[in-house]
Amino acid sequence: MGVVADESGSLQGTVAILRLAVPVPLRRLFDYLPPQGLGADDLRPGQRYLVPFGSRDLVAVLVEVVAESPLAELKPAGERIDRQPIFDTRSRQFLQWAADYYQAPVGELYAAALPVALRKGKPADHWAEQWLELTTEGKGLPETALARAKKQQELLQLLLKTNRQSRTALNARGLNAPVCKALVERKLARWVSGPTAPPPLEAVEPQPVPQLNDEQRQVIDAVPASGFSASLLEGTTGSGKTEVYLRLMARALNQGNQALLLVPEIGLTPQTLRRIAARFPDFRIAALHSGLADGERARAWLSAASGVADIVIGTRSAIFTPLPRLGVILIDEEHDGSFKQQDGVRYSARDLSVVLAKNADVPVLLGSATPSLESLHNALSGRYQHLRLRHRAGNARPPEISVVPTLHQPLQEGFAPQVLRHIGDTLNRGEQALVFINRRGYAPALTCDDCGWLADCPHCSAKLTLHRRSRHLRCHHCDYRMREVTSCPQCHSRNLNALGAGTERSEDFLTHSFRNFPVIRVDRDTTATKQALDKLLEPARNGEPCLLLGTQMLAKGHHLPKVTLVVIQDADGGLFSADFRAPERMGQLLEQVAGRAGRGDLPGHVLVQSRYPEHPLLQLLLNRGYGAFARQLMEERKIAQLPPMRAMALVRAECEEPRWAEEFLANARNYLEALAPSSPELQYLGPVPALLERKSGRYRFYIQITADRRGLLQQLLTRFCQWAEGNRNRRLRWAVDMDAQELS
DNA sequence: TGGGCTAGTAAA
DNA sequence: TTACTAGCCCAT
Repeated sequence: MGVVADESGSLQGTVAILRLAVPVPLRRLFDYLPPQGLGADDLRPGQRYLVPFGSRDLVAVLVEVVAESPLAELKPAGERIDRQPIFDTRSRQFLQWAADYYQAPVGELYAAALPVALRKGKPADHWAEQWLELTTEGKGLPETALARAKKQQELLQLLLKTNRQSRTALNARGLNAPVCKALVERKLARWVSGPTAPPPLEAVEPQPVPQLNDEQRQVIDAVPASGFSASLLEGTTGSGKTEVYLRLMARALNQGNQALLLVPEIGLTPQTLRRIAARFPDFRIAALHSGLADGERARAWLSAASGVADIVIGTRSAIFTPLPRLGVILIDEEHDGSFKQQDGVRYSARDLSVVLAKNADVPVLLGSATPSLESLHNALSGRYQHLRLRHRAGNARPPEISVVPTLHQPLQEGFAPQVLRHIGDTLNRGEQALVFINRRGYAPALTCDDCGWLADCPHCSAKLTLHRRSRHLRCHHCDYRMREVTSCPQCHSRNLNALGAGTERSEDFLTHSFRNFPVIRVDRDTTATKQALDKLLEPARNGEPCLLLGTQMLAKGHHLPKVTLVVIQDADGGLFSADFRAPERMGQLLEQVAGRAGRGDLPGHVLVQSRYPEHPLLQLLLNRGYGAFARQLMEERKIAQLPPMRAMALVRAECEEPRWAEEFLANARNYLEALAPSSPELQYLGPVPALLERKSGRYRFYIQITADRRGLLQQLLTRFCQWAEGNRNRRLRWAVDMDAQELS
């Protein structure tokens, strides 16, 4: 062991040192000697190694092989896990770029990129697959051969078209062992061992390809077929954005490339997958989402990384999957907050998608009916190509929107009489109504009418929500829960009062008011699994008259042609928040919910309840639509010098002892201002308490830094991280949140 | 005197 | 982050 030096004292050319990304929160790489018995030729960046780290063994990724190390004593790495690298050069560069940009430890980014099973060190060949491929003899046969054996002919035709098929995919198509065996025995095909195949999806009938309208065709033609380009597709709900995605995917697939589709967490439903599988029956689809078991996820990831999967559909973290044949990136509902990771490495998959497209020299399309101000700014300033779909596809017309003032009205459980009348009329006509309430549970607060006691969360600066179905009081921020109380814990009075209404309470009321129709409640409490949501919505898809009631889950992407009335129970939430992004989010949500109305042949109607019907932002949104609303917000951001006009980062700190967090940030600000004093180009705010000041027992503060150049902000934060790493209190957690989305 | 706790620090 | 060590208190 040890570094071998020649007589002149310089290192011999044959010495190799491994520089590895180790999954620890330290912003550097670690050097090791090669494992026993491995020479320089065996070492390839992108492989995983099991390395001794302190007293533990960790799974690390080889980033580079170097000739010397600044350290005199190095430990040898343990076992080499992969012979073939599982990260290609491009994805390693991409991960390094992301680590630099988000000020994150590169080892943590590699860990975030890997599915759990691979992170734990399971060898990739554990999921090696048997593939059936044609022999020379088999390849020479015409499609019409084997006409007397139907199943065998089907198999032959499939193999002629696709070269080879995995055992699991064949089984999923009903081409099972005896059929394959028959071809193998005739020496027309043979089994070979090969890379992992994606887990098979549920079989679906291939669907005919719909006609494009002129607008859609123009959009597709405007996206270059190859080379880097970034485009924003601003398309009204129901205007056929998905069809544009499918066509762009098809184009990449036909060029022999892979297509990556990122969707919000809530959007990756079995319905979405079925639609894509039905369109591309001959391509291999890998779906990456949180609902998968560890093994399935590893299979999907490996099939993408080895280039076997043609289509990769995934949520946020799928952006880090290596894709050797990447040809196009599509981001659906690009405004959705779930593309930004809120803890750990706080990356934005949407923003990274543009960087990845640039690195891979491929087109990226960001689509939304309600684009984020960030993307809209990029489009209006010419950084992105701005594409639009203004018309609803088919016969669907835009819905009619009216505001229902709720002040000085005899409300019943939060609903104005005319709203209830409209719901009744809709159901009686045999149509469906959708009621949107962005609040789970029965009531958002429980109070004592005698002594004023209020059910607070003991760990957060928040009230407990009453969940009457499960007889609990719950904190929606830390998941603290206690039994429902029937008398006041303070004065023992039984005069407890549930204030406000959530989905459970409205469900009770609406079920009672419209006895002849089913009321379907859709929120996180009724849809523990993705399948549950699909199942719950089934009666609605069948077209029976029913009343749908739920949280923002209902706002996203469901195509329910029989919904003709949408009620937004309370539109005021976003108008007066301290978070400067609250109005943007409110506008997006309202537009998306309203977009559920009138997607079929029947005209749609939207009723928006508000205490402030004259509020200028609300008026703008309702009268002139999200586009005009967003452009107005952009003007306000310009005046306030806020994103997207300027780059912004937060330095966050949280601690059980509020004084320490505040003090740490005060010191941080002093340090930063000594490096770069505030100026018109660079501004500091804080430390200020986070909007939810106390969460899970910790007090939270932040400093907000805005700059007119990203580079300046980044340089500054790199220095800050070096300072903070050597300057910390064990009880205090700190983090840099580049391009922060939430001030909570 | 040793167990148990905390603060500090190293990790290649 | 984890895991270890040194130093300290305090009960035995």
